Amino acid sequence: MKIASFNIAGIKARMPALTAWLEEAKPDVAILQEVKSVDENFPREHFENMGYNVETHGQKSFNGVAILSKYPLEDVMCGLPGDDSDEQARYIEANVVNERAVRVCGLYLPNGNPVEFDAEGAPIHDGKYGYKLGWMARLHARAEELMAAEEPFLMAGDYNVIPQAEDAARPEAWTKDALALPDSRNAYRKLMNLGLTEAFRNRNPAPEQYTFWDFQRGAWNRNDGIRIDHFLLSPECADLLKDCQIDKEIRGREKPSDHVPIWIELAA
DNA sequence: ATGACCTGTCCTACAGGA
Repeated sequence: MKIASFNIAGIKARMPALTAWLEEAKPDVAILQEVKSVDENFPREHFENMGYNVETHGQKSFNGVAILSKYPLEDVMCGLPGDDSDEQARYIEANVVNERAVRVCGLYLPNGNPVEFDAEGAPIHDGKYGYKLGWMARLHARAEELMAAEEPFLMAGDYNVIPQAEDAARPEAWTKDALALPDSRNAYRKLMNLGLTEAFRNRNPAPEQYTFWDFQRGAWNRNDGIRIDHFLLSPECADLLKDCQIDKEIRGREKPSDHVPIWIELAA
């Protein structure tokens, strides 16, 4: 089973590029972020006609996540637990029911910028950065709950975290950025320390492997990228992992997203 | 000129992204 994650930066603008990629890559499951659409306007029938079941958790203008799946989707949960006042549509879970069920969690983790610093130069855990760190604590709590079931699950999406210096073409440019600050990296590491396997690095130790290139400053042409889209697998899911790759070439096409798809192949 | 952002929305200018 092939499961992909793709931050599409707007479903409406990405229909041609997304459709072409789905037809070529043929993922069984596609986890989408930054749909930027309310559920009523999501072009559900277009994807149903391609053989996908569709679950969306959208909002007006910003954020929004969705799951497309050739297998049935069951027990759908929208929204990350732990804060009833959080209105941003960034999280969706569903069981993908094939020969065995895999719990798929799709996430669009908050960016966290801009970060404010105190007089000593320490980042203040407030505003957007505070929201990011709080969101990551809630994600950790949810992962801990799912781990207790000892069944295959995965958390995939746009984490907005550059895990290590080697995951950026210019690491020095990100040292004061919410994507790479120590607290962001530590929260990501803490999630992994629950026993989750990061699929890409499990399969590919090569440098210069990125999933995002900014639209600005000719980032793509200079390969000035960062690796921020990740798959974290539970132990039971990691046992099924056969492959993990980034569809880099998509970035050079007509009307691309600023992210590219990352996918895993599971023996199930 | 080693380089010039994209999307959605409706106050066609602005917020938000990373």
